[in-house]
Amino acid sequence: MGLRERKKVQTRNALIDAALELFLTRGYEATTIDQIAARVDVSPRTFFRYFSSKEDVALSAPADSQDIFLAALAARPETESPYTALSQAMRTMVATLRGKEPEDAARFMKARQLVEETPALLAGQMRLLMENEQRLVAEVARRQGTDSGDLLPQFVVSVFTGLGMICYHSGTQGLDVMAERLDDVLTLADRSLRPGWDLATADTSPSATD
Amino acid sequence: MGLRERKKVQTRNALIDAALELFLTRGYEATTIDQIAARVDVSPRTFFRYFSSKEDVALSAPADSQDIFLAALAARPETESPYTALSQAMRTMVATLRGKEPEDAARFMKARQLVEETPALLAGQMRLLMENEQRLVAEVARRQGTDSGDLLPQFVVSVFTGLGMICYHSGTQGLDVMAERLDDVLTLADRSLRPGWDLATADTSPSATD
DNA sequence: TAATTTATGTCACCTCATGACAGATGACAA
DNA sequence: TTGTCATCTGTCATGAGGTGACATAAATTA
Repeated sequence: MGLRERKKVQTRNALIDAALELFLTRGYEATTIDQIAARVDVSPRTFFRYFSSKEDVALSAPADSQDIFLAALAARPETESPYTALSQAMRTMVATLRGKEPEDAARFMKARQLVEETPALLAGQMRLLMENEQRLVAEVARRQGTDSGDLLPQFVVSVFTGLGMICYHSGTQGLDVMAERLDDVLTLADRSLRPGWDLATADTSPSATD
Repeated sequence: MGLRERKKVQTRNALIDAALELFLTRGYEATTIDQIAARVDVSPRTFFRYFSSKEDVALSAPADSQDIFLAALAARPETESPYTALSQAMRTMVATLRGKEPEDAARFMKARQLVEETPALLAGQMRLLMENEQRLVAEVARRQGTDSGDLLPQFVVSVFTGLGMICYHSGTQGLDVMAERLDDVLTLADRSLRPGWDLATADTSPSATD
């Protein structure tokens, strides 16, 4: 890895840290790009060469965690049912986060806290989730052997996304708490959902029951 | 109702219609406030006296539909279980929308289509949803007789929000399709969820099973 | 060292959004 | 009808977010 690339990573991390620091102390809206850039000693223009927007820098850590989740899901064995694969991937994500450098973990926690207290960022994070949602639906449909346009995969992903949101919401208090909460939520889900609910059955068309 | 108020309503609707029209033809980002204001023959400054932002005007119709839902939920009898109340309120909302003036319905549909094809607005709509989420959780907790911080009400609302998203997603093709989709989704939910899943039981604390 | 690539800074520009103030217009009472 | 008052509106000025163009400085490669 050359000097050039190392410097880029360094600048990028410095921008993220400076931004999170300012956002958390002065507030997200009250902080300007100029202030962030000034703290890292780069021009404001350079900021936008690293991040496409103010929101982008704030959500870079959450976006990373999403990527981790996607990767974990892809690594789950084909034999697992959709919901099992999703929830195991979630556990893997939390574990991966906990295994990271303290520096990275701190960034993640700061971003979590910031997002929680900033409605605009909460919305942005939801957008990130929704952008992945279609990929998730496609993956679930593949595992179920059904079509992506079918209702069931959408339903499964939708339920799971909801679970993820609840965990994420509790992540403010640290990754340990988040891991516990994940267990609780999954337990609750097991108790609420019928066995095999996430698997396609012979009669997929709804019309007979009512 | 005086002339002044009538004019205000008129201007407001004109701004919404002009905005939706331009957004749908030229795209959301490509359309400027100046263009919207010019089409209605008001100053750009006046636009911001009716709407707090560009997003606000685009999401005014969705925001209205949310209000309808909240009102419908409040009107549900106390005896209904949380999930039943939520889903019936949803049905009421769709029915209310279908019963509106064609002009209003058209606005709603245009907004739906616009939101669907504009990621930034998708995020905004999610924000609207999340703003209500806490109220929903509180309402469900009240009906369950549990605490608002408890996991179950959050879970119920989360699942339901997911269902709502699926319906909403299909609302692009018209309110009739959306009503059908709602039925399908609720049927699927009934098939997937255990009876009484949305009611608090004696043993709420998870620890025994695993 | 010379040539090439690439990151950065500077400058200009546009759009979104807000505050301040003056003028126009509807509301209302005499 | 007229005068007063409240309110809506337009104009102006300002600041922040975001982008394109171009020159410069630095790192890579030969």
